[in-house]
Formats: sequence, C-alpha cells, structure tokens
Amino acid sequence: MPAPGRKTLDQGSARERLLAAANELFYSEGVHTVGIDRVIKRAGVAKASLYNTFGSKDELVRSYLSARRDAQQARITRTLAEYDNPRDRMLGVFDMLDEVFAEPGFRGCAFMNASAEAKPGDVVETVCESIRAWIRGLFTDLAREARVGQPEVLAQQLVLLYDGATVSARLDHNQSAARSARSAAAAMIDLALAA
Amino acid sequence: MPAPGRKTLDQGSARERLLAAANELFYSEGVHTVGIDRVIKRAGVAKASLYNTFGSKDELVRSYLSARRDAQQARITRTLAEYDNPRDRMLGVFDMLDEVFAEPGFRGCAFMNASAEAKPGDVVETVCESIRAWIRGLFTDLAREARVGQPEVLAQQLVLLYDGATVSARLDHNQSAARSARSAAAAMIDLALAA
DNA sequence: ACAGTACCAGACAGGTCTGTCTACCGTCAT
DNA sequence: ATGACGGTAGACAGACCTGTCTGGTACTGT
Repeated sequence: MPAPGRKTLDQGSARERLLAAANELFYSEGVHTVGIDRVIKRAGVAKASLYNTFGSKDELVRSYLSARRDAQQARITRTLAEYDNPRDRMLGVFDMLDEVFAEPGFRGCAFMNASAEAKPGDVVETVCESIRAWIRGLFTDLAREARVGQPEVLAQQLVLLYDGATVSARLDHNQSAARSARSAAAAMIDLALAA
Repeated sequence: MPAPGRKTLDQGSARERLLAAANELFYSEGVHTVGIDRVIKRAGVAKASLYNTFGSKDELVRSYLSARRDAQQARITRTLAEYDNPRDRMLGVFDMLDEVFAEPGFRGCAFMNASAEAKPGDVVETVCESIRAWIRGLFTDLAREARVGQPEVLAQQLVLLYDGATVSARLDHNQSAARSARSAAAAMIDLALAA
C-alpha cells in the first residue's frame, strides 16, 4: 500500500500507476464522484495512456475491483497459513478483519460500495459475485474440514458475521466490530461442533 | 409502496409526489445515477416546484432518506407489537427482514447504499447514524428487558446478524439470509440467557 | 541512424448535470 | 375582480464528465 500523502505516484508502468491511483481514489471517494481527470493527475499519467491501456472508465473500474479482489484473497490466504486447524483458521479471518478496520482510510467493503453505485447488470456485479463466492466457499471448506454437521449452515452464519462486522465498522465507526464478530463466530462454531 | 409500473405519479401535493418519485428512483438506481430531470418527470412535477420545495438535490436526498428512516422505524415498531416478550420481539425483527427481502425491487439497505455514494462528511451520514443508533438502542433495550447479562454485547451481535443478512440478501441474492440470521440470533440469545 | 514503442500535455467535442429564470395557468379568499 | 399562491413548461447558463485527437518527448533494439 503506497504512502497516501503523496500527490502523484511515480513508480512503475502507466498501468500500475493508474491502478494504484484508481485504488486510492475510487475506494476512498466512490467510483462515481471521482472523474478521470483526477485519476490521471494522481497517477501522473496522460489521458491517452489511460484510454490506450483500459479503453474506458468502466474497464478501469473493473480492473480496480479485480485487483482489489485478488489482493484481498491473497491476504486472507496468507492469514490462514498462520494457523494449523480449521477452527483457528475461521477465527483468524476475523482477527484479520480487526487489522483491516484499524487501517487508516478504511471505508467499508469496496465491493459493497461499488455495487451500491452500480446500476443493475453492471460488470461490477460480476467481480462482486466472484469474491463473495470465494469467501463463502472458503468458510464452507473450513467448516467441512472441521467436521461440523452442516458445513453450509455454519459457513452462511460466518458470512453473516463477516459482513455484519464490515458494515458496523464502516457505518458505526465501531472499532470493536471484528472482535464482537469473532466472539460470536466462536460461539457458533462451538455450537456446530457440539451438535 | 406504490405500484412500480406506473410512469408518473398523480396523487398528493408536489412535495409528496417528489418524495415518492425520489424514493422509487434513488433507492432502485442510486442517488448519483438518477438526475433531477428523471425525478421530476416521474413525479409529474415542474423543476421549479422541486427547487421551491427542497432548495437543492442534496436536500431532496436528505428528505428521501429521512422519510425512509421514519417508515422503517414505524414498520419495526409495528412488528414488535405483534409479540409479547423480548425474545420473540428480537426474533420478530428477523421475520420482518424475511418479508422485506422478498419484496420486489429489494436492493439492500438504502442507508448503506447512500452512504457508499456519499463523500465523507456528507449530510447523508447524519440520517444514517440516526437510524443505526435507533436500531442498536432497540436491540439493547430488548436485551436488557430479557435480563441477559450483557445487553450491549448481545445487541451488538444481533446488529451484526441484521446487517449481515441485509448484505447477503442484496449481494448474494440469498432469499434465506433472514432465516439464517434468525436461527443464529436465536442461538445467541439463548446462550446469553443461559450465561 | 532510425524505426518503433511508450509515454506526456492539453485542446476539444459532445453530452449530462444542477440550478435559475421567464412566462403562463388555475384557484380561492377577500 | 384581483392579487396571492402554488403549480406547469421549458429555455438557458455554467460546470463537469468521458472520450478523441494532435503533437511532442524519451528511450530502446537493431
């Protein structure tokens, strides 16, 4: 994550700088309110470079979300590797959330935000669905690995807590949302294991 | 909820028609993507009427959200009246969510959506905070009434499930999100009561 | 040396948005 | 009957947004 104070980005190819600028601006202010001109100024790039590279603003938005999805999946995967049993892995996701919420500039889930701005049938929804399916699958796999009776049921409940924590951290500025979700998740997991 | 198929609204004062049109359009397509012209056409109202009544688009948006907040609070209050003990009241909120999610045109929480589009410090955030504080207070009061050990803790967990269900219903098109949240809520409540 | 590539700077066209303004209409109370 | 009031209809200004286009610069492989 680049230092946020800088005025323009000056490392990497035009594509990389554009994606970095898009990530900072689109995430922190919304896809709609940020115009092309601000993105290219921030990236220190000519307008022609943007259109040569991405073709349209829509494509830039799509790429921004795809890159963010990949980064988020990588971060979760990295987190999981720190634990050696499915129960701790599930809870580890919530520990990671706690860190994410504490980062400066946190403004909720980029995919929820982008989806709220998108009109029905937008390409944005596709990226959105892909990361959501991935997370749901992750929790389902972990639940199955933990040998609970109904892995899908537990996974769904964990997803509810995951999303709820994100919303509460965003809208209520609730610094402890992830920890509340974690303790609720622990209770749900143990109930499922006992059943 | 007015019939959504109609092209223009033709009952009530200009103010009422504008709010009804704003509610339909802003909620279903987003605050930013819908322009003033579409709102007044839908309302069957002159542009001057909008600016005489509300003064600006921002104020119309604020009024739209305020009206929606009032309607939502009224609906929840009506739901609570159907039950006669705190535990059933808490769960009743999730039964209501199930109905809400099944309504045609459901597109998630209007306040989450508006907040995602708003820039930091927007007036929108104020309305948003007010309904969130109300819901949190509601669950806290019910939890206290139910004599659980830590009412705030249970209330926070129920809020997580409430928000999580809304997100999952919206983004995953998950028709059973409210029922999953309800069963998780029942488990959390009973754990809190047993403690 | 030279062609090709990748890039920057910015003017420009065409569209859309908010908000103002003029002009007109119908109703109703005094 | 007349003036205030609330409303309609739509032109218009000014800002802003996307996307195209021209022209110039720097490096790189052959």
